Amino acid sequence: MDIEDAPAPLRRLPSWLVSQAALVAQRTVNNRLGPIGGQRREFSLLTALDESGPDSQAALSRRCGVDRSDMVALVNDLARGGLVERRPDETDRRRNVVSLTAAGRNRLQALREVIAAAQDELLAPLSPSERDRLVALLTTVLEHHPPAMPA
Amino acid sequence: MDIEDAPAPLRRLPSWLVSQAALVAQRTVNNRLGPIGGQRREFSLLTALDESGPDSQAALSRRCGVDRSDMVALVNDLARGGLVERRPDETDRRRNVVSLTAAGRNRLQALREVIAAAQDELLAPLSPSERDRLVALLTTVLEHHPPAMPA
DNA sequence: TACCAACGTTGGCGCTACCAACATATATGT
DNA sequence: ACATATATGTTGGTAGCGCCAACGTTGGTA
Repeated sequence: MDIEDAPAPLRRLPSWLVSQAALVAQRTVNNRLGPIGGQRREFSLLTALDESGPDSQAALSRRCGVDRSDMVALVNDLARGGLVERRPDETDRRRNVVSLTAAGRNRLQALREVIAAAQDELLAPLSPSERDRLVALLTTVLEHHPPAMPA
Repeated sequence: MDIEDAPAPLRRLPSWLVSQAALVAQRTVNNRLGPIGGQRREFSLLTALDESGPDSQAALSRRCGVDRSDMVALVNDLARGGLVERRPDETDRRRNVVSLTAAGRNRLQALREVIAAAQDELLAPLSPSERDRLVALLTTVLEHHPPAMPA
């Protein structure tokens, strides 16, 4: 489906456009992540850990916008690959502390480059100022809307 | 997750922003569709039929950006609800012709109103010209990227 | 006629977003 | 202090959506 084939009323619906654009974005990123066996959520988690250091799974869930239950599987995957370490928190024995390993840091760097390239591909038809504008508009929309997961 | 809780590197990634915005958009639409038992694909199909009249499932698949196999189930659902009619095409016996019923037309009108309200909610923080700008930017991005389903 | 292309259909896979429930551990209020 | 509420990790399940492979039927083409 090219966009010009889609029904005209849909082509003007912001919610439809943004959903279609998200599909394109995800395909673009995944096409580049596939060859190195990466996933989008992996990048989110590694990024969060790199930015703020070790943290509990629940805190990471909130910051990454991922459900607690999904974070379990995500940490399992990355821990199996040695990119991340999970150990019980001695001061609060409900928690696990998840931390980045050296391998995880290397992995993150590789993902960063791949994902940066995907951004360029995605925004190819836009000028630099248009790209800024798009980012600003989307940010405004997101800032206005409540968090996804109050649970 | 509020956007300001998300890792900073993510907050600047266009692919991440557009995916998050799509989530918000889908939640907004679904929250309003839920009470009347509607789905997003239903709206796409009814819209396509209303715009261009009866058509084959394959053609509708292409225009709605839905896989042929998924269109089968979609038409099943809507036909069961009497919103759509499926009959064999006498002139090309490979095809089914799907057409809108009177009930389908009424349903479409109801969906239109609900979805229009969702757009307003989604874009609440944007001025009219900003909304236009966002639509234009997303359209440009979509026009530049190849169709999703060559199959 | 032989071949290829399109169609509808079935069945399946994988990702993502969710929710419910539970046991355990901590925090809070009285 | 004790009862109650809340947070955490975990399991398991649901649902929508996008996508692919294969098959039998039908139509168009070489």
